[in-house]
Parts: sequence; C-alpha cells; structure tokens
Amino acid sequence: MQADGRLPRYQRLRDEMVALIAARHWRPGEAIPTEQALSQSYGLAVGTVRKAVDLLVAEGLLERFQGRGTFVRRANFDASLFRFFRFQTRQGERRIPESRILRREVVDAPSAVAATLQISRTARVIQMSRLRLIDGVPMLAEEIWLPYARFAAFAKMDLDEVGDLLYPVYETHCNQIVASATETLTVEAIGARHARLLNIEPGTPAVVIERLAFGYDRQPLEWRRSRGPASEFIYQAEIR
Amino acid sequence: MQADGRLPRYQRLRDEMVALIAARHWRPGEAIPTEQALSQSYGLAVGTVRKAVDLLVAEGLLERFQGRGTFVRRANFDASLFRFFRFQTRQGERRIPESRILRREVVDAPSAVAATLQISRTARVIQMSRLRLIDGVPMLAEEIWLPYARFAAFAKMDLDEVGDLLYPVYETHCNQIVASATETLTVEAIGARHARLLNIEPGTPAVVIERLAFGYDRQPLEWRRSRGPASEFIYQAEIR
DNA sequence: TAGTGGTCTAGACCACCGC
DNA sequence: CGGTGGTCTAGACCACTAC
Repeated sequence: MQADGRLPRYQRLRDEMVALIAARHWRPGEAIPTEQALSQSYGLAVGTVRKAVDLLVAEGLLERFQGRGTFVRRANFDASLFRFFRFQTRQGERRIPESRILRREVVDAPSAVAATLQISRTARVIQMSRLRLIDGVPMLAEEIWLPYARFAAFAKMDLDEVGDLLYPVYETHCNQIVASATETLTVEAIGARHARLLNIEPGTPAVVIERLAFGYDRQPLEWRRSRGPASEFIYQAEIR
Repeated sequence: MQADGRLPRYQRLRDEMVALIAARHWRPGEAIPTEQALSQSYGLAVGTVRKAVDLLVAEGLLERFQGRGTFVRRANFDASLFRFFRFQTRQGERRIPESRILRREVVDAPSAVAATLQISRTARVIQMSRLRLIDGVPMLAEEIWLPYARFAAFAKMDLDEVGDLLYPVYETHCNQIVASATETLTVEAIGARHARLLNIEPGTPAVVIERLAFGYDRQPLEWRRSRGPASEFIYQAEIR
C-alpha cells in the first residue's frame, strides 16, 4: 500500500485525501481542514496543497466555496443515476425504474469476467440478474458481476434492503464509490431467454449496453450487461 | 473586444492565447514561446503563465512536452475522427470511411435546424447529403446542416477538394474548429429512401446518431444525422 | 551542456462569507 | 471583524530533451 515516493507530493496528498474520504473520516457535506491547516499538518506549502485540492475538485470529490471553505461533495444519487442511466423514454421522461433482483450468487469468476474486472482467475465474484421496469413494463434485463473481495458485505445483505439503485448501496454498505465508467453499445436480435424476461418476441432488435464501472482508485468495480428493446430508448453522450 | 479587466490575469492571458491560435499566429504543430518568454513579454509571473497554459492544455488546444516545449495541438485528424466517429466494425477495425457528398445546397433554415444551431429563423444554412462507405459498402447515410454565415467559404468550395473528413476542411477553409459535441443515439426501422442509399432492405433496424458539434466558443457549428445498419456497429462512450 | 517544462516553496494581497 | 479560498509573485531545484 506504500505510495511510490517518486510521485509528486501533490499527487501523494491527493491520494491521502481520497483515502480519508473513502474511510469516511471526512464525510460528505463536511468541510475539510483549511488549506493553511493542511499545509501545516502535512508540512507542505499552501500552493502544493492547493494543487492537490484542485485535482479533487476537478474529479468532483470536493467542492470549494470562497470565504466558506472546501467541502466533501455530497453524492447526489439522482444526478448519479442520470449520469449513468442514459436511457430515457421517447417522451423525455427520466424516471428511476423499479428494480427486481431475480438472482444473486457467489461463483468462481468466469475467465472473461475475471479479465474484465482485473482480478485473479481464481477469484470469486457475485453474479446477479436484475430486471428494471417502468410502470411495471420490463425495460432492461441486466447481468451484473462484482468482485467478491470488495463486495462481500453486499453478498450477505438481505435483498429487501436493496432499493432501486445499486450504486448508493455499494457506497453505504461496501464503501465502494463509482467514479467513472465506460459503456459499449451494440444492437442485436434478442435471444429467447431475454425475450421472455422482457416480454417481447424473440428476434426483436434489442440494445445491449456493456458498462464497466471504476472507482476513484481507477480499479474496475462492476461489470454489467443490460439489454432492452431498441424501439424504446434514447442514448445521449457527450464528446470532449 | 476589450476583455473585462476584472477577470483574473491568467484568464485574460488564456483568452489572448486562444486568439493567437485562432488567428493562426501560432500554428498547429508549432511550439509557442517558453513560459519564461511569455512571463516577460506579458509582464506576469511564470506561475500565472503556467496557470493559463494549464487551462489550454486541459481544453486540448495545447500540448506540453517536458524538456521540449509547449505546442499548439495539431488537429490529429485520425484521432479526431475516432473521437467523433465512434462506430467501428465488430472486428475492431477503425478505418476512415470513404465519403461521397451527394448533394450540397444553401437553403433557408428549417425551423428545427435554426433552433438547434441557435441561429435566426430567417438565416440561411448549408444542407448536405453524404454517404460513407468502407470497402465500397455503404455504412452511413448522413444529412448535415451548417450555418451559412460561418461556412460561406465551404459553400463555394469545389467538392473535389473535400476529402473524406469534413472537420479538417472546416478548420482550414472556414477557420471553424470543432471542440466538443453531443450525440443522441436511437434505433429505428430504416425508411425506403435511406434503405436505397444504404443498399439494405427497408425496415431493417438502423442506428440513428444525431450529433451537434460545438466550437471553442461553445456555439453550435454543425448538426448532422447519420443512419447506418444496426448490425454492423459498436458505439463506445466514457462517463465521467 | 543549455534550455525546456515539472515541482515546490513562502510569502503577499484580494474578494467573499459569516458573525 | 477574522477566516476562508482566489489570485499572483519571485524565486529554487529537478527531470527530461536536444545538441
């Protein structure tokens, strides 16, 4: 866990601060120590502290308010839903879909999953099937894989405790915060098994979204593959 | 054109440098003056110059190389193609498709186009149809709209001068640089007209990508709608 | 070796906030 | 008013590049 001593100090301080936030030593909504205080306690110049804070502000972990202080950003679960759930109905509605976890089990990682999650081929993973519905109509059938090592607490949870969104649960119960993700979209004719789940005809065009979600430490946290009828959905992306 | 004197100096310097780049006083691929030289000629501390350069590096206009200098980013047309052309074949091939402009005319802006491009309802626009092919096989049928005011030079160009990529032409002939874009993906059954262009059966599932491209001034530059057979394509996006 | 950007310091003064 | 972050300065030393 020893950080590379050749990393710049502002990088090491940034990692230190991420750890404090992850450990809930600095809690969302709270102010962190002032730049002066940090510079003294870490023995760094204020400018160096500023650079570390700059990084975390850019990453969205901290928020600065002139004259008031610097605060740990409160995870906005609505916003994060829409950050990651880019589908919407043609009417532009963006409601949180109802979620039903159909299955959850701990299994040996299939090799493709282990490779994607960058874990050992002998590691265990949590595998889930989940159905997402709007107004009781199935919209997405999801398969989800989580590395057991990070999400052991989740494997033991009563499924009734899990609401419609997983990321808040990851955060509160497993201390795993999703910071970024990559998504790959394709279109395929839906297979018989998923057609049954989605209550559509086999062979209907379906959108497939594969999402790999990463934590603030840039390690893969979750892999999911979601399928839904292509006719219903709109996907938006920004390119910078 | 007088910049607001209340803006921080690094902001004003950043704006100054953007102007120099836009005016092609500093040209793509060339090194800009060293931080020392800039600090002297503008009468600023090196740290302040650094902050301005930091901004432009973050915006992608400049590139820094330790020990060599800071360079105006050469629009890497390959890279920019793949920044904006996120489709690829299932084999992972990412080749530049051949382009054929089928039609180009200057017309009154349809109201939806005027609204999207944020121009007057009485403004003129350039409208284009374009076909993109790989190995002679049609992959995408595109409709493109450009505000005439910014792209007048393009309207007069010989189409033989236009290569397979439009953004480089916008840059060299119209001084319009695409900095960012939003894309909206949907799937539809292809209509008869586009089916003919793409040489597929009417009703085949097709991906529709609507892209609105913006300049560095955050004004809309181009609106395009591309359609291609859904079976062929993969779309990748990053969420941050 | 000379010159570049990268890191870091130790201050100063300002604008803004909450009391 | 005192304390916060925001801006800015004027250096120092380091790592890397090109010659």
